[in-house]
Amino acid sequence: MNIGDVSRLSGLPAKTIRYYEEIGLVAPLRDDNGYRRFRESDLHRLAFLNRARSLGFTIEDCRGLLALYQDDHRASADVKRIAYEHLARIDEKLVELQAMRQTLAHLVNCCAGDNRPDCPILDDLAGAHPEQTKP
Amino acid sequence: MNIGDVSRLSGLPAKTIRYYEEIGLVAPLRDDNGYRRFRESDLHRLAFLNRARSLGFTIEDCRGLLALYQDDHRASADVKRIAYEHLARIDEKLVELQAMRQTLAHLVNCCAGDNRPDCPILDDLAGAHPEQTKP
DNA sequence: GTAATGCTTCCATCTACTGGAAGGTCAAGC
DNA sequence: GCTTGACCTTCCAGTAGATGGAAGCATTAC
Repeated sequence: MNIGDVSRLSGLPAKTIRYYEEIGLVAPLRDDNGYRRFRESDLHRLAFLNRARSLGFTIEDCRGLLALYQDDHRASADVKRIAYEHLARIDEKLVELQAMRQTLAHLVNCCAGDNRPDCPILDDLAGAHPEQTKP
Repeated sequence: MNIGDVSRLSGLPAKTIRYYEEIGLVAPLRDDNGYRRFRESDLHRLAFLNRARSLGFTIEDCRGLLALYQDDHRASADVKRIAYEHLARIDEKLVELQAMRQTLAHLVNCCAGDNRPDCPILDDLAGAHPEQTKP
């Protein structure tokens, strides 16, 4: 398979696949004309990467997960640890975003949004934000 | 005030303040020795930036917000629009993260996490994910 | 034969900083 | 006057994870 084929089949852009090769996540063969030749196993790795990335795993996580995926003697505890740590990072991010959302929604709600200059959003950003912790 | 002073007062690292000058968000004066000299107004801008960034506004959003902040003839509608669009982006991100969290939490929960190789997390990543949409 | 894809490499760009090296400046203490 | 340490300067490189584009072969369709 050429890069266009695995791109269609894995759902990853060709650019991204070349990038993944560059950073050692996949290692296709080469034809005489210089074209990359992908085996079924390469396609599986790329599909795996696409799914793992879509779940938000970092590239380094993916590297570890792929290594475990290939390792018949892995312990599922190692996989679980990577996933659990990622889950914890997601939870942190969620808390942060929800706090932002809370404050922003309140400010947007307070702003008249008309053609006058008075604006509680700017007031908050400028340092006067007494409502910030109130519901 | 020197950069160390505004760093302490605004809560922004000196490195970040230099970077903000480089991209035109703040324009301190210079002393004869080459040191940056910050006025009160510069400090206000930096504190404004710190707050806006902590609410997740992009640098370009901040640029717009600062311009409106300085503009006595602004319409609060313009501020509100920037904030509202940012809120919408946050909501998108939240939905995405919550979906990831949901799937990940389920997978982590299903994984034995012992020394055996069987692992529903890897099974999912490898393409077999029948449980993905189920609760 | 030629036009349209498809493939290659290489370099630049994005966001928002952050780290570090090499070196100038200033205030305190002796 | 000299040293020490804290502060300041610029410049360059690197982070994550791609993505865009240019210049130039290869292959296929007609």
